[in-house]
Amino acid sequence: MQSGKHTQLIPDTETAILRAAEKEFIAKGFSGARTTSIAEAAGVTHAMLHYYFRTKQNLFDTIVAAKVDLLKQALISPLLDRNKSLECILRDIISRHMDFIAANPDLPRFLIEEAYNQTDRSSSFLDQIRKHAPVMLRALQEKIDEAAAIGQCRRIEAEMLMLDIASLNIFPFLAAPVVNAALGPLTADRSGFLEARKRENFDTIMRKLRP
Amino acid sequence: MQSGKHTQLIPDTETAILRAAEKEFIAKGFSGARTTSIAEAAGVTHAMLHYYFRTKQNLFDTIVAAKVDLLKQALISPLLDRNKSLECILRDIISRHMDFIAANPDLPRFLIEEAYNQTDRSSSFLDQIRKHAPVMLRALQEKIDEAAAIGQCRRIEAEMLMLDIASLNIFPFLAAPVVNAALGPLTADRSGFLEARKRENFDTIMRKLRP
DNA sequence: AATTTGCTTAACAATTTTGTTAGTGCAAAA
DNA sequence: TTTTGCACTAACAAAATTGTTAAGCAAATT
Repeated sequence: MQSGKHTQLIPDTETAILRAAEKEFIAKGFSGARTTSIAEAAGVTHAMLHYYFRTKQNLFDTIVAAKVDLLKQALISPLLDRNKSLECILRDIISRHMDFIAANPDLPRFLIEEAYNQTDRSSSFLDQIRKHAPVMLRALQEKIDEAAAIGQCRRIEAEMLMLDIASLNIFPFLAAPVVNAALGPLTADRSGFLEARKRENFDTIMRKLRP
Repeated sequence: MQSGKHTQLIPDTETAILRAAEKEFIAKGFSGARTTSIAEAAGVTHAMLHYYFRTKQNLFDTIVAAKVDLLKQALISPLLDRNKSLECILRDIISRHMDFIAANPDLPRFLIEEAYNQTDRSSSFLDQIRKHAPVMLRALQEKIDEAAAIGQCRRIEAEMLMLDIASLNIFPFLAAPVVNAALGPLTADRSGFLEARKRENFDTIMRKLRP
């Protein structure tokens, strides 16, 4: 069904539109993006965009859904390893999390912006957060309590720890232009800075947990 | 000059437009904002908006400049107290900083968004950051080195510490809808949560500094 | 072979949005 | 009193932007 056409120049028109739309929406946001620019970038008539996705909103929602899925896959796994120590789990979370964000540096800003514009209609992104966050938080709290019981760490709220980790990991990407302007040359070596931040953040979190 | 008109219904038309524009731009961003909506909200003809500010861009720049000024005033002072201890300075910075953000919760997102859209033309916001950040960082580094010399703390990079503080303080506001969705009831008591986070962040930073 | 189905295009239409202009009225200056 | 300058209005204009429609065309189906 997806290829019942004559002979397509582009592998898949729909995919070309999606790719171009992703770039445009992430760079300019929903209201800043132009369907004509997207079509042009995709190398198709702008009528095609409406043929495949009816409306701009529909196209946008498709992109959001894909990104939310991506995020979901990246976040659900690491906490489930029951037999690892809290320290290992935290090191894993921080490292994986930062690798994921580094591979998708615009994702946090895109999704947060999306979350902000959803006062009225429900957001697939926030719905997912509401669904998965409590589960992860309970699992993390359990791990903390276990470690605290044998004196390996303080008994602190999983919510606060999670917020610390998220803040430390995500903020530099969210505020990238500002951080670059403020710290200058320090951030020039991207992958070096990334690894330094991983170590730094893990250390910060472990110190916070110390009894 | 500013009041050489017949008898004005609104105290100051220009101010009314600025106020309405501020709300609209912060809520919807530059491309999402509509000059007609701004004029309507300000209770004036939309021609007035162009009369006072010529273009939408001009109006936007005026708002940005005002906000950058606001931020500047809030950030330059506390580090300059020479005779206070590092601990006092950090407690002050964190507390003041969070109070300021709590009073202007949309400001970080607004300015970061603005910084992102300035690849081409120069940004008054980023210019200010580039100007003031090095000074503050040097002052902070000096304080850290002093304290480290008498064994009160580790010798760590001021840049990293600053980034930690900014991340921990700002992120919860930047990602407010997401944080609310994830942590739920915890964030319901706004001022309680704010104070809890102040303590938490100060503690996190002090632990990071411990030898 | 005839028909149907899906992809594509070009032209058009409607609306929104930004910006302009000519003119009006009032108040202060001349 | 006349003139000048400023705030303001209403109508208009231009452009951009989203969305539609009718028709063509190739391939698959009957």
